[in-house]
Amino acid sequence: MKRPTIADVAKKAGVSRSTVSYALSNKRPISAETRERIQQAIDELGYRPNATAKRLASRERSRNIGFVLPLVAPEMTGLELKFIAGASRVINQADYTFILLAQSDRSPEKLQEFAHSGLVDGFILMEIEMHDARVEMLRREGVPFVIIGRTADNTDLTYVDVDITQAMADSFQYLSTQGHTAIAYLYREDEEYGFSNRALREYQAVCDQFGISPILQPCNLSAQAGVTAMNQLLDNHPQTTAAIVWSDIPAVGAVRALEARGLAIPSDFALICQEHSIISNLTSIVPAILDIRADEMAAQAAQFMIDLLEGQPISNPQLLFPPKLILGEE
Amino acid sequence: MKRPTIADVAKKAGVSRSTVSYALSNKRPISAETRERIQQAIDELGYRPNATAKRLASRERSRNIGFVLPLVAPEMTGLELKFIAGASRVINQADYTFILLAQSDRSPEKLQEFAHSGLVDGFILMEIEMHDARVEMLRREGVPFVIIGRTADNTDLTYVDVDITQAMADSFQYLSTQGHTAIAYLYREDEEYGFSNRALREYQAVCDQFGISPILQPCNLSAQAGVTAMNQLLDNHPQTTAAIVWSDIPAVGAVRALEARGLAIPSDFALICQEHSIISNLTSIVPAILDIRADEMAAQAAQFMIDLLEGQPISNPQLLFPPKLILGEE
DNA sequence: TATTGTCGTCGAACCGGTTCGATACATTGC
DNA sequence: GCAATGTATCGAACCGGTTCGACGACAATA
Repeated sequence: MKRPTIADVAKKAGVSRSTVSYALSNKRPISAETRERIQQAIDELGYRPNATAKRLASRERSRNIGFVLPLVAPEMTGLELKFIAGASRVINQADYTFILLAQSDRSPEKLQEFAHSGLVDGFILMEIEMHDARVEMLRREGVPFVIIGRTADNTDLTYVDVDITQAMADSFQYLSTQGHTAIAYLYREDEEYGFSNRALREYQAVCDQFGISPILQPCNLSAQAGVTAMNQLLDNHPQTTAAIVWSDIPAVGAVRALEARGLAIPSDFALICQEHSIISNLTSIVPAILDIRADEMAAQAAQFMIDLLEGQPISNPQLLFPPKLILGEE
Repeated sequence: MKRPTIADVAKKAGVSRSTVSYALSNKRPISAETRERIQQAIDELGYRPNATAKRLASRERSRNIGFVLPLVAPEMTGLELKFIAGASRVINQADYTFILLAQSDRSPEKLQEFAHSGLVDGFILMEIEMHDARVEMLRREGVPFVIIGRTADNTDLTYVDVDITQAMADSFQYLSTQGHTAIAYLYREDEEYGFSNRALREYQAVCDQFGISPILQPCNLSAQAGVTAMNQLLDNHPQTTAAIVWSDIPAVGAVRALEARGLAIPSDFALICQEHSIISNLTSIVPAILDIRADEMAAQAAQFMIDLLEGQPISNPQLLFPPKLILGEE
């Protein structure tokens, strides 16, 4: 009644278990007729090798790479998909398998289970916090992993991340060339989230550098939050003529709030946000876009992961990607 | 140098392997002091049980459920996320693990590998075709699975799907009450895709029923395609005053095309599309929405999967969900 | 003709756990 | 005082494969 094993095949074909094994793995020569009999037995019995036993015996890896994506946003955007696409492309091309571990939180327990389950060989992590329990756990357990983002202490970590310094500098360079002097930042109020933390500091630094006084407006992660934040900003700081929005999701709301006030983009108000094709799909509004090169970053992270697994030396394991500033046409 | 095994722990603690095993699994009583010594040995050696060996020996399942999502759309929408959210919620609550297998195609090979790898116990499939190679493979291999959608032959299949008959009837009921008599359908030209196939037939059936002549306009899966299709529709059938769009992605384009022509929604032109929060996030346009209850459907599919795995009888394994028609306010 | 090599196969050990039956010893009931 | 029961532990078999060493048959080489 149960699944046939290699022993059943061997008995049916009148050979030993090892012969069946060698016939399947081609690691030793097997005569054509024996091979034939074995194949017939396999077909008749409907034999499928037990992959668990195989892995145990041959100590081989799973060739699966886990891509850990906490479902933090109430709406998933194309940005997440770009990361997914970039990583899965490289992983599949290298004959590994891409596995998306979509978790509702950042707790390390589930991850730890996975790490020792043999189901995946390593992890790529996103949405990194300054003090990330998952990173600490993986470090401690000696599991190979790559992070997209950074923590407070990045010693010995392999990561890719946005070059936020460059991003802010480019944005300010562009905006100030356009004559803007009151440039706000719609930021996320979360010290623990690495990106927010660093972006906020970099904004303040670049304000200093350009001799501009910072205009800070907290903004949560939803389209509605974008509306609220933009309205608050315009109420509290009416002199503002430009803003950088920390995420593509609230950017949708920010655009809408500006429209509602009759402010044209970019002539009345300049907006810099992350890649968001939906805005331009639906309206003729084309905000300037800070393309964080999600696809490339994720692809590089995947390559790092593969290099780690295959023991290849990585010359520069902490790689920053300067975003590309794409100006809205017209 | 290699990872310590249970034998190493046993030796260090001066007990037998089985004692260590029982201490860890609590399946037999172990004295407090022995337990103490074992724990100490584990800590000192940094022992972690080998999950592969464990599964082989105890013949237990992985408790992972694979959610197979072909990345067919160039843009992933909130709709996909709703399916993901619904399924993962139920799966995690039942103490299983949700694994997203995001594949670039519908080929069964990779799936077959997974099926026997022990990585997952069963699958939930989306984007089902009328003759779906994956479904046939899983059926043949005797792997537990649930599909979201239907094939041509659904004998013995466990599925959830949209009640398209009801959806079309409701839409027509609403539109005809509003006085519309020229109701177009922007459909997907793909006989193999189950949803398209059935939706097209149902549209024609309901046209018959209401004594309305069908207006059919093919439309691909992208926002730009929605623009093109809507323009073609209005050029070729200027009498049209209402349309149903088969997917939320082209709906974005359809809205834009209507706007560009100065047609107000819904006063000049009524549009029924699937849930798409982004449209209403970004504009004040509120098309009527056919909520297919993606979250509920996926949750039910997950529950079916768990029932199958746990051998629980399923009273109604082929479940249709009538969509909810949500009218735009104002 | 004796030696060496290759091919095809077998048996046994092993991978790292779990689990069953046996056993030694302490405790309890009558 | 002796059988019955319970507690704590051990040894061996097992899960379903892989892999190493050996061995017979036969061909090639010296």
